Amino acid sequence: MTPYNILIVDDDDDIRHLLKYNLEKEGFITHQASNGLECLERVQEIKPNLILLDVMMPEMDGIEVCERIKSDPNNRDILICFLTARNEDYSQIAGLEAGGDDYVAKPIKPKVLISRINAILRRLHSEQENDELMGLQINFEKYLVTKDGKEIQLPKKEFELLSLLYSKPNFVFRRNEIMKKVWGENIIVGDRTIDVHIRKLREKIGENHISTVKGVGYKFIS
Amino acid sequence: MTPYNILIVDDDDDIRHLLKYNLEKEGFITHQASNGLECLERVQEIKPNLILLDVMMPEMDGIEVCERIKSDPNNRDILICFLTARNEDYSQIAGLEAGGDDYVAKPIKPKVLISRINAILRRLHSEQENDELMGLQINFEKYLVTKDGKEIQLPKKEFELLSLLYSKPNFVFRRNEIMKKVWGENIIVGDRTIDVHIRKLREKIGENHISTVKGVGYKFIS
DNA sequence: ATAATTTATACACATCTTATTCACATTTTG
DNA sequence: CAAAATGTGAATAAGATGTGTATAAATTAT
Repeated sequence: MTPYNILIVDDDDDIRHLLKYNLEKEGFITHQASNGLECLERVQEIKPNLILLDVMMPEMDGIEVCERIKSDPNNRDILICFLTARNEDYSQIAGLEAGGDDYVAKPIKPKVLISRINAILRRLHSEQENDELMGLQINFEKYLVTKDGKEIQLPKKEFELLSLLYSKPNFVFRRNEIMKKVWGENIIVGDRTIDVHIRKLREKIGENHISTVKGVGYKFIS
Repeated sequence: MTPYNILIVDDDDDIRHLLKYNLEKEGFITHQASNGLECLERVQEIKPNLILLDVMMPEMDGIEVCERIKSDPNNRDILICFLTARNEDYSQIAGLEAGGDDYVAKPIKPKVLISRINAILRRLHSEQENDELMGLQINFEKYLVTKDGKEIQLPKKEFELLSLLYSKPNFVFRRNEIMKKVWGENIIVGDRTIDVHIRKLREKIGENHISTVKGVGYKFIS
């Protein structure tokens, strides 16, 4: 089990040190960058597993950095966790729409951060993770969904869509975010497309797993 | 912060001693059992926070012990971490399916174990880091407001309006400030619009959370 | 390679929710 | 009390999602 590489990006030295200290104590390998550009460079160099990315930075803000990173398909499986100041109104949301995987509010409580990080990283291995929610199990290797023991074969898009929602139960994924994560940055499809896939999913796995949040998006109910 | 109780279950004396030594050095209180049955007894006695459970044991193996423990709802929040011999491939999976919370491969490296244990124990607390005001909690991820445990789904505008007020309790937001932040710079809507949304909010979350400051705006009361 | 089949997207329209408006009642302020 | 501001109920507009069906694109079988 190789240790994880985490890239810490923040313009504040103190915060970087705090994070470095706590993460290394947990056995992570850390790297640093103090601004967006530097971050982009380091990403090429070291291919971290996870980036802790401050939203508010001079020059280039975290959102933009995230978009740039995620737009390169090679970086597909680099996880990004935003660090956002509380009350930075909707930056959380903007961040997730930009393709971030999670966010943690400042002031950062090390314990919260660590457990959050572990949760995110755990998703990486989700093959192992075979828990079931509401009688539904997802097998990522076999591209298969099991409902109450019965196997349901889903087409690619539907499977990816379901996997996404399922990955964070009860978390509302916005339509934008779904779009980006399932279809990719640049692909443009009509705006009924997501619904149609949701409909098919509902037909196959049952009505009561995915709920709509009007004006926002969808979530998997657990 | 009361120290954690850890129950060590392994048929090998040397391993038990190794673990005991290392864990107590870290400030944990340890207890021992050398087989499955003994383990079950000790669990009733001492209600440990965490059990380190060897998978391979004579008589009753760890998986079964785990299942028995977890099947009692009283033991719901006892964490179980399996100790598995390397290459005992499937035991990991079987273990986690049996309700285990983590596993550590033998040979055990104390440092790894400790950091693993800390991570597991942390899960006990940290997930729930949501402050509440006046029985009201706002969950941005789930796009949901929780009042005294009951979940209330709010439409987009209402949710955003409430979030704004909630973000600075007792701070009076002026009408035009609210306008800008919730509706945006250029959108023009009639001046009864805000009131109407406030009204709906009050209907849903109760009268006594948002108060009017005539001639100025609204605030969330905490 | 071509046909058959499955999957993905599109589109028009139905349905349901949410947002806004408006006319008027009520409250507050000076 | 008059003027200004806010609350209210009902009507309407705007918006978003669901649905049936058609079409395109991709897979798979022949």
